[in-house]
Amino acid sequence: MKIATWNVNSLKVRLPHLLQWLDTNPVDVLCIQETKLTDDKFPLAEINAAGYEVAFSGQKTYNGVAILSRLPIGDVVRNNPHYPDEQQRLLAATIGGVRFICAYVPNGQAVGSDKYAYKLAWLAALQEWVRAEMAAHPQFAILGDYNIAPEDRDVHDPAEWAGQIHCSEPEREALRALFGQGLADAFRLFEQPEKQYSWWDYRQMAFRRNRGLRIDHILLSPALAQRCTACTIDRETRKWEQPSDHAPVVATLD
DNA sequence: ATGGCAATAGAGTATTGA
Repeated sequence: MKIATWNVNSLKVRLPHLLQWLDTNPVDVLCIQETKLTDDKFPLAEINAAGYEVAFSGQKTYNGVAILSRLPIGDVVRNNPHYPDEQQRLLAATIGGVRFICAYVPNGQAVGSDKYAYKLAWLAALQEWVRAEMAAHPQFAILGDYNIAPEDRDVHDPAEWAGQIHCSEPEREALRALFGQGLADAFRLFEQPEKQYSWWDYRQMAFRRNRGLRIDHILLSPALAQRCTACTIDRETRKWEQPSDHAPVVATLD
């Protein structure tokens, strides 16, 4: 089973890229974020035609998440039952005996801002939901855009980013709290090349200079981590015309 | 220190992202 996560930054704009990527990367499950589409505008027919079932939860302009699957999708839950939220950032589903959560963690904008407080409160509530879901489903994975670089080695210039949004200690602590529940960062289960990132700013030729952050993650429960044989970031999509600023992250499970 | 690029909403420019 291959599973993946990708922040597409507007599914309306990126649908051709999504279909092209799935054509050459026919993963079994793909979690996408920032669809930015209300549900009535979701391109259901096109995705079904590509061989995927899909669950989605969207809104106008911002946020929006979806789970695409080649296998039947069951027990879909929108949002965190422990945290009422108008923003559509979370979607859970059971596929092939695995419980999945697709997550779009708030950006946080700037340390100390209202949006930063929302990010930390949202993450604290997520931890409670994850605890419950993991207890009920030993085969558990949470994939998405976390908007947090776990360590300095996940940052192109740690000095420039020190204490900044995506790298601040409270954010990293929130991520470590998830690791503390037994979740493993699939990417770090394996030997990896240095300077591997999943997001690059559109400005200042950041991609060509590899000035990026690794903020998109696949976290696996112990039972799933045991099944994981590879995890990679696919930089190719970022070279395409009019790309998303994020790259897909892919994990292989036995 | 600020904006730089992109997407959206909506008709010039503001907001948000990361």
